Amino acid sequence: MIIRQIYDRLYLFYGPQQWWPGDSPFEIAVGAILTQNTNWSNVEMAIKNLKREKALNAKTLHDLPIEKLASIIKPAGYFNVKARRLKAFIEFLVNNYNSSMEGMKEEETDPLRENLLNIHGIGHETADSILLYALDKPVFVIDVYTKRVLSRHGIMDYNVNYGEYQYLFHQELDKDIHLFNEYHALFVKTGKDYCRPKSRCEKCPLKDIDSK
DNA sequence: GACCAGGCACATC
DNA sequence: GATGTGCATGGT
Repeated sequence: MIIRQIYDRLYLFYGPQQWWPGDSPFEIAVGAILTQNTNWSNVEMAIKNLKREKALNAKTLHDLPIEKLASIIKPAGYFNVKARRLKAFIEFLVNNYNSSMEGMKEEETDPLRENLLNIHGIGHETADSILLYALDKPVFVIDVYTKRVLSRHGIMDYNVNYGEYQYLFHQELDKDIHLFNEYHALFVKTGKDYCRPKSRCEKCPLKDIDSK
C-alpha cells in the first residue's frame, strides 16, 4: 500500500534518522514537552542548561521552584507554560512510579496513554512521542508534517482528527517500534526539506506519489 | 523585521 | 463542535 511505499521511498532517500536524540527515557520525555511548537535546537539549549544545573532528574526537578525551572529552560520558549507542564509530568512520575521511567514501561499501552493524556500539558503528540521514543511502545506519532505530507498527496484531508490519522498507520503497518520510530522522524525530515507551506516539491522524493 | 519551529489549554461563539 | 488566541525563544 501507499503508506508502506512512502516509508520505503523516504528511507531509501534519507536513510535512518536515529531518533530520539537523548541519553535516557527521562530526557526524552522532558524533550517531548520542551519541543512543543518549538525548534529542536532551542530544546537542546534548554536541556544543556538542565544538565549544567544537574537538574535533569525527577527528584531535583520535583523540588525545584517553578520560577527557577522556567529560567533554566528559557531558550526553549514558552518557558512559563513549559515549566508548569514539566512539573505536572514530574508529579505524575513521582506519585505513580516512584520517579522511575522503568516503572512506567511495565504498563499496558492503552491505559497508560489515557493517563498521560490526563496530565496537564500533554496532548496526543506529546503522549505518543513519550510512549514510542521513551517507553518503546508501538504507537505511531502524528504531527503537523505527517498531516502536511499526506494531505499534499491526496491521501487524507488535513483537518481529519489525530485519531483517524493514527488509525491509518496502525492499520497499514506492522506494529514495529523501529519502523514507527524511523517513519515519524522521516516525516519530520522531508517535511522540513520539501513540504513547507510554501511548496518546494520539485526535488521531493515523494513528488510522483499520488493516491489517485 | 517577518516568518517559522517536532502543541496545548482555554475562551468564546 | 468549530474556531480563535496566548504562550516566547532563537535561527533564517
